[in-house]
Amino acid sequence: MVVHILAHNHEEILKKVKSELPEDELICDLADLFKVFGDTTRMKILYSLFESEMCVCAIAELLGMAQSAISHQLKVLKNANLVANRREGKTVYYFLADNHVRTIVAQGFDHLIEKHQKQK
Amino acid sequence: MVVHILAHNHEEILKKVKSELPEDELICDLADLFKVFGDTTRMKILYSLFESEMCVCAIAELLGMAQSAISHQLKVLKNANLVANRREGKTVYYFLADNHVRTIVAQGFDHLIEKHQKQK
DNA sequence: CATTCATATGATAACATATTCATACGTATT
DNA sequence: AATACGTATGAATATGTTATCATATGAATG
Repeated sequence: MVVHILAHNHEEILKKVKSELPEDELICDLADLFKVFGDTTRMKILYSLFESEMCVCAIAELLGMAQSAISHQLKVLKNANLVANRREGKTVYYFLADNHVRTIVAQGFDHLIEKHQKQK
Repeated sequence: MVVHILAHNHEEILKKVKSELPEDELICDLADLFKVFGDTTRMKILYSLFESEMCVCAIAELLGMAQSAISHQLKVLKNANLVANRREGKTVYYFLADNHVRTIVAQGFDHLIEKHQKQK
């Protein structure tokens, strides 16, 4: 008598993986963090701040965008704790909040490079 | 005679930062890569694959979503070289393409933790 | 205290994205 | 070759996101 193995019994894998999966909230927070890196304008802002702190209107000029757009994006970056700011008179200077930003971007960069090399 | 400094002369900063900014294409590619991490469903899939390779329908069952939705997202992950797959009969198994994925996610995780601790 | 400059914010419109449904494709089995 | 199963894909819808405009806020200055 032949014992038929069910084509798709995932029970064991599912049980194992399910037990190791982090809470939904953590996963959402992570996704939300990466979402912040996932926009060209914000990435440009971050790269700019790699070089130097900058005021809002300088960034706007650099990227050729409206000051308002930059302000909105800086708010997003600030909410994610990626940048911080300081006021000096009328001017507000933004700068990187910590070095994680560089590390995360650098990791992404490495991945791109590797991907690129594989495709040769 | 008092020399007035123009309130907002960014020329020097702009020149410096501009010269250091990577090409638009690189920045776009980077943003596009992080965009892939920036979705809860995809992040759940990645976390699942941390544990074990899985077939499409197992992931669908695990996440309680339609098989089609998972297929679509797996395609996005594959296009970004974050996952790869192998066929075994009718079944297609997906797995992490390399360890960058873990590293990138871990960096994001670290940032979240630090942010959380600062808020205490 | 009215004005100017720098920044922030709210509303809106244009665009992008994710999920589902329906269905097609590919593989194995009878 | 007909069927069943697992996966992929296209279209459509619902939902999010981004940039801009208009305008408000906040700080310095005459």
